[in-house]
Amino acid sequence: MEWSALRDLLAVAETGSLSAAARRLGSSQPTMGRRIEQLEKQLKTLLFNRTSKGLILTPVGEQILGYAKNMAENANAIERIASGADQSLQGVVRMTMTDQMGNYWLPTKLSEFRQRYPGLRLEIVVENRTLDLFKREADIAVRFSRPQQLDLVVRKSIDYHYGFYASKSYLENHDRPESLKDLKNHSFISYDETIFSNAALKRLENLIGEQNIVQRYTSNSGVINALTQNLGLSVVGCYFADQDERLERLMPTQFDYSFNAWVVTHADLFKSARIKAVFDFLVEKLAEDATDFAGVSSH
Amino acid sequence: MEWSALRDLLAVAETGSLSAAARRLGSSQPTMGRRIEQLEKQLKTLLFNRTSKGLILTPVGEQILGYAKNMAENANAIERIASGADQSLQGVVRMTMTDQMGNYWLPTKLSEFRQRYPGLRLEIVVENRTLDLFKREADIAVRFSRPQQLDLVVRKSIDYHYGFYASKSYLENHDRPESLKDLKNHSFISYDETIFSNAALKRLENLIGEQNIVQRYTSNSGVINALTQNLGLSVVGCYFADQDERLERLMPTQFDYSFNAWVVTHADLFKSARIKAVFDFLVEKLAEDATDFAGVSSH
DNA sequence: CCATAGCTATACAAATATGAATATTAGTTA
DNA sequence: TAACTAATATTCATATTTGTATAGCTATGG
Repeated sequence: MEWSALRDLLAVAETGSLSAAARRLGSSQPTMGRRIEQLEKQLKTLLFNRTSKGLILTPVGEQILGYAKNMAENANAIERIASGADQSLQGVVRMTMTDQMGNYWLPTKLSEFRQRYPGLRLEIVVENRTLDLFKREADIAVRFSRPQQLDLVVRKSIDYHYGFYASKSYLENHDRPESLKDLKNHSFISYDETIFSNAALKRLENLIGEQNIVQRYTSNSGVINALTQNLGLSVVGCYFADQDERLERLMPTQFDYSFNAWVVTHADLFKSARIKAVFDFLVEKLAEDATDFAGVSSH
Repeated sequence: MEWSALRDLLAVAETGSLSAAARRLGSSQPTMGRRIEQLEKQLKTLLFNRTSKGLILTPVGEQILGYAKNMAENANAIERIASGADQSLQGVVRMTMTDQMGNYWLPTKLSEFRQRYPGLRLEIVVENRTLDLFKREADIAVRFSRPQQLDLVVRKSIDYHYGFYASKSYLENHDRPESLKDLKNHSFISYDETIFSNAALKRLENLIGEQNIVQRYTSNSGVINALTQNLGLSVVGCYFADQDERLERLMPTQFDYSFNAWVVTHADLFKSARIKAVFDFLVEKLAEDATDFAGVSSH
C-alpha cells in the first residue's frame, strides 16, 4: 500500500470529488482517480462510491479515514519540525492577519523588513476565518484572542482600541449622539458573528436593538466603507478610522473598547531562524506603534 | 512532501542502510537513495549522514522518526481494517507457530482444509521470535502464553503437555533416572531463553545445575534431534516425542508439565471471513487433537 | 597487505505515471 | 425539454520514476 495514496484518499474524502482533491493537491483529476482506484485494488476494498456529483466514502472508507487523518497530523508535525530546523534566513514565511493589518498597516513596515532580511519573502494571507497553524495554513498569525492550545508560542503585542465612528457627512444630516442611549435613534453597522464575536459587542447590539442593525460585514474595512456611504454608525478600530479624513469619532471618553492582539506561531516553527525573525519583527513593530493603536482618546 | 518517502525514511532508519531498506521494501538501492535525497531537498534539511557502512540519522532525523513511526502504526491499522472488510473466502492467510506445530502437526490437516476452503492459500511462517500481529507480520498466531494486549482475539485451544524424554539407546548406556534427584547424574539439553522462557523451566534448570546443561536449542525439533544423538535427556512436547520410536518417556507420573496454547489474531482481521475461517479451523482441529497433545500419561 | 564483503554513487534503457484533451454522465435551471 | 454545469471516465503523447549494471569507497579478516 502506497502511503501517498492515503493522502489522496483524505483529500478526496474532505473535498468530496476527485477534481477538487486534484486542485487542492496540485494534481489532475485522472491521476487522482487512478490513485484511488489502485489503493482500492491493493486493499481489495471499495473505498468510495462514485456518483456524477463526486465520490462518497463507503463504510470501510469512513473507518479508514480516521487513521488517514492521524497520518496527516503526523506528516504536518514532520513538516513543522523540518521547517523549524532550517536556520537560514532565506525562504518564504506565511502570515495571516486581519485585512486591515495585512493590507494597510503591514505594508508601511515592509521596506524596513526587506532591508533587514533581504533573503526572506513574506506571504500575507488575508482570510476571515482563523487559519490552522497546526496544518501550516500559515506560519505566523496575528489574533485578537489569546489561543489556548499548547505547542503555540504567543506574544501579547498591542492593545487595539475600538471607538464609535460615523462619517462627517452622516453627522451633518443626523443628530450627533452624545450618550449611549442616543444610539437607539441611529442605524448601526455591525460584524458577522462567524468572524468577530465577543461579549462586549453582543451587549452593545442588545442596547441598540436588532432592528437598527442595518448591515453586517466580515471585515473592518467593509464596515468603514459602509460608514463612508452614510449607512449609519459603527464601532471600528481607531488606528484606521482616525487616519480616515471622512470619519469622526463619537463619545471618545465614554466609549473606548480595547482588545489585546497576539502574535502567534507554532513552537516547532519558532525554532527556525526564518520564522523567529519575522515573529520578532512583527512584535517589535507593533510595540512601536502601540500608542497609535490606542486611538485618539489617548493622544 | 511525499508521504511514501517517510515510509522509506523509516525503513532506512530501522535497517541502517539504503540497501537493506530496499530489500525490506522490495525496491532497489538507487531508488531508496533518490527518494531520501528528494525528501531532504523538500524538507530543506539533512536527515541522514552517509557513511560507507550505511546511513545514520541526524538529530533532526531522529526527531522526525517518531512521527514516521506513528504514521506506520496508522498505516498498519488501515491495512488491517481493509483486510477485515474482505468477506471473500479467497486469498492468502499468514500464520505463525512453532516449528513442530507448523512443520509436523499442521500438514496433517491441510488436505481437509484445502477441501473445505479451496480458494484460500496458507502461508506458515515458522519463526522463533514472536511475530508482531499489529504490524501484520502474520495474520494468526499460535502462542504458548496468553497475550495481554487489547485488540486481540484470543481462544484457548489445547493443553500442550511436556514430559522428560531420552533416546532408547541413551538409556541402554546410562542409568535410568527414577526420580527428579537422579537428574544430577545426567546431561540435559535445554532451550534458548530468548525463545522459551518460563518459571518452571528455570526451576528445573536450577535443580539440574548449569554445568549439566550441555546444549541449548531454539526449537523443540532441535532438542529432539539432539536427544536422538544421545546427547542426554530433555523435556519435550509429548505429542511429538511420543510419535518418535527412538524416544522413551521418563517418570511420566512424576513429571508432566502442561502449557496452554492460544490461537490469536487481531480484532480488525477477525472481521474478515478469510481470517475467521482459518482461525476457527485451527481452533477446531486443535480441539479434536486435544487428548493427543496431553501425551502418554493420559492415554 | 591484499581479498572480500557491504555499502553508496552514477549512467542509461525500460517501465511507469502523469496531464491535456475529450467523451460521457447526471443533475439543475430557464 | 434543451442547455448548462460539474463531475467521472478514457485516450495518448510525454515526463518521470525505476531497476540493472557498474564504478568507487571503506572497513574487516586472514
